[in-house]
Amino acid sequence: MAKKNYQREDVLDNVIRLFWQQGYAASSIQQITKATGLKPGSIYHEFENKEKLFQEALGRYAAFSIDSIHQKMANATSVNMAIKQILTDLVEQSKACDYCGCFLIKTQLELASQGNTLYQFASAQLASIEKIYADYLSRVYNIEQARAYAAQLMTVIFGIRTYGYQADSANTITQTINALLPWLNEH
Amino acid sequence: MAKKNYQREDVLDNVIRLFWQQGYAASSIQQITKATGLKPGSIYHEFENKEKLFQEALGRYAAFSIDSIHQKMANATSVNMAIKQILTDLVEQSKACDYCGCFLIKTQLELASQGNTLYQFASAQLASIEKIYADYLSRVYNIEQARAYAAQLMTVIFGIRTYGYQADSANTITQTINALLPWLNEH
DNA sequence: GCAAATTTTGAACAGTCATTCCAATAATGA
DNA sequence: TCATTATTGGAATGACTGTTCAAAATTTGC
Repeated sequence: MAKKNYQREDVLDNVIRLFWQQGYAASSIQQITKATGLKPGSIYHEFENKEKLFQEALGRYAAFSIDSIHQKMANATSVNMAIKQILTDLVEQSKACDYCGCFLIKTQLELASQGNTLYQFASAQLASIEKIYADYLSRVYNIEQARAYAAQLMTVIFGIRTYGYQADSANTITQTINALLPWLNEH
Repeated sequence: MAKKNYQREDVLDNVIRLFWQQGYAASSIQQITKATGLKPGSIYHEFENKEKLFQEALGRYAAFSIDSIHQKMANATSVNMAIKQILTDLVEQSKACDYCGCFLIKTQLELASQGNTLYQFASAQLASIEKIYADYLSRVYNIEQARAYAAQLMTVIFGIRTYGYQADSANTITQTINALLPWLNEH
């Protein structure tokens, strides 16, 4: 039998970038073949169809995001400091000229109307991220307060993820975060 | 000469709904002909092409949004009360089963990567809305504070516009708004 | 009531879409 | 070595894309 001449993960990483930038509908299989070097036959052999490929790419992105949260929590001196770091990193990202927001949020917005499986998947991933924040925050605050702060945090993240598309928004955003989430400076 | 058998505004209203729900790429001319009752020829006769049609629809949507802000400001007892009303209306909207967020935000996210004219248009409209809030707030606060509050407000609006996609989020959002923007209760 | 002007119609265009198919290729197990 | 099995290559599929065009239809000004 012929040997695979690609790594599933490498393909997915290229596909993530494409779908992330352009969205689901605007990314064609032809573009995917160019970005990955795979022919249509190989793509459909390895990943059943476009939708399954997208879902797997999105799942990989979500896993990266969640890993990144845990990593920053582990490296910071406190939960609140870790969150502050996460937010400043987000602001930093938004300065890039090829900034394209959050893949999960974009998917949610693009595919919500069709009652799509992919929308539900993206939505569930975002909910699980909120839960992760709530769990960490519950080390510092009581469970009710932790959940409330996690909801605030997600709202602000959603906010800055789209405010980031505005030109020269980085400076404003930093001040905005401090004003909206004063409790981040508590511990 | 044949008489027009449609009203430009009616066509646009139908088109707004379609583009708003599905986005630019996922809405085909064929769907537009169905939604409006116009044949392709008429559409291209009245609106040069798909992009121009989209832009006009988006412009009309933006004008509605801006009108709505001025209207609520006029009807409220104070600027801060008007903003509170605007936010609770937003939360109310998010409860609808056919909720599809904000057309401007969705456009911005969908079309940002291509350096698209439509993205720039959406982004500019959102910036002008922020300016409108800043102007109203400057009646109550000094200019610097007004601008800062407007940025906070926009961030929170962006946030709840996408948090609204999460299931059963309405109750949480109301509490979140109160926590994030305590100054709304000042006047 | 005729000619000019404008709009509608809907078929036709070339291109692209996601997907399929199968011959060609290459590695395995016997 | 040879059949079996897994994978690739790339042309072909039919459906759909945005757009164009010329003929038909209908109102206006004269």
